Amino acid sequence: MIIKPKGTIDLLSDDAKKWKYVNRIIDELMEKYNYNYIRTPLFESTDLFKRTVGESTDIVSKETYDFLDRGERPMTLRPEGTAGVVRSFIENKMYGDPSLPIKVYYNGTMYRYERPQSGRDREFTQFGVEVLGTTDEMVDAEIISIPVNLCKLLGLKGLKVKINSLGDQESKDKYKEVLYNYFKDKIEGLCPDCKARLEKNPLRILDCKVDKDSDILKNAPKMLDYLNEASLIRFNKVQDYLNSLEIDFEVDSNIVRGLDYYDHTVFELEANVKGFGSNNVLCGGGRYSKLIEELGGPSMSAMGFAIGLGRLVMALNLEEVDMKYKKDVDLFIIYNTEVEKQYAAKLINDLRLNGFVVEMDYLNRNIKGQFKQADRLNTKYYLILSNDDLINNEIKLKNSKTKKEEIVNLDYLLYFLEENIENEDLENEENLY
RNA sequence: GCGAUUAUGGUGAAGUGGUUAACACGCUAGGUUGUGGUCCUAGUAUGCGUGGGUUCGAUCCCCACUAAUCGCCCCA
Repeated sequence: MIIKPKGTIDLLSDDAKKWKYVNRIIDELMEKYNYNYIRTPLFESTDLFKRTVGESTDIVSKETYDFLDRGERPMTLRPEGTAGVVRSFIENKMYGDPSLPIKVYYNGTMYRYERPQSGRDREFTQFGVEVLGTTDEMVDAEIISIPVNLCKLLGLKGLKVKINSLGDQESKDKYKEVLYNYFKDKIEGLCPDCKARLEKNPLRILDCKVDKDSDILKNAPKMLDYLNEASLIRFNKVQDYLNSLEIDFEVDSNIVRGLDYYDHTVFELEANVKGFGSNNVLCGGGRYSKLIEELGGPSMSAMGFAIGLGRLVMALNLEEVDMKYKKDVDLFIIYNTEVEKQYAAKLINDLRLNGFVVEMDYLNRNIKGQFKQADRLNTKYYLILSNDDLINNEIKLKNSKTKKEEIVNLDYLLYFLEENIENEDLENEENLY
């Protein structure tokens, strides 16, 4: 038997319906925000990701799916969405669009060659947005509001929004130096991983899980104290806008994103959900002011975020949020003879074109089996064909809940169904998806 | 890359060094029910992840492999 590759999933049955529902909410929300859907390639030149990731190089070589195409060109399955969007922004000269900023959203699969664990697969889906071509603080706030509002619409509670500012290049460099010097002589008190991080990426010591309660970390110099004036003013403005948007947030100076290209605002959304694995960060994002230029575009700033749909749906499931999807079928046509089956074929087509969800048996089950199957599918009405009725231009309907049977004249069938089924749907609209 | 745990039928699972591998659900057939849902009867793993080893004998002990789950690292 051939089995699926490690770290991949088959999205099936009810889970698939839940994802469809979440995706629909995403699309609707992005319409309101007036962000455009963008789809970039699933694979890009390896160079693109090498450059965006920057200094922390070993990430790329170790954790991406790399391959040579038949022309021996190095290619990489995208590990994230930002790089492709920025590449597209430059390649399509969107920076010249008079209606800047460019506001786009993507929703697609990403690939990282990692050891799978709870909330982490090798193939996973991210919904994300990017706003390119403005430094306006309102955009920072607006972008943070998107995942917050998405969760609100979905009914997910227990979220924590954490924000921080890394400041501009000047502030960032200065802070890194201060931090390095601070940790240098205290490194013996930290965990082995942190020792390695000191040289590689001292910022990440700040969100170490092992040492998070140690005094060394608690007394470490804070990024916010090293922001220069312009950066600080900017950060305060972002917070003002967040308050206007009525978003609860917490400034956490330990929020550091892993990559070099971020500056100014960075943020994360944490799920405080019981039963969640150790990977409880639902979404993260931030501003990046140098990346567009580094990839050969003009000097423009942008900001974005991405949210993992797998983790989002996991959180929704744990919180027992009702992801509204259609759980039943309207009608199941029950037949006995071949003549009746022929008629069923005609009828099923008519009914479907008139907007009903209709099923019939395809396994030559006997009547009993057909009823069973209809029940499995949560049928609202059984439509029981019999030659005698058909000759009289009539059809027998049985309500699966009330057990009430009615003989309906065929000419009035649609009218009857609209009365009885569509009204029911209107009463509980959550049944729609 | 490192570590822990697990691996029995369509599903959830119990179990033992030795003739027929519990139980439940599901499924199939038949009976009852005015045509299903209730109820009754029967059937439903020659097999316990794969390959070796120990043993008179292994699903149960040992080793390797594979896979799953969770954690570390990393987290774009």
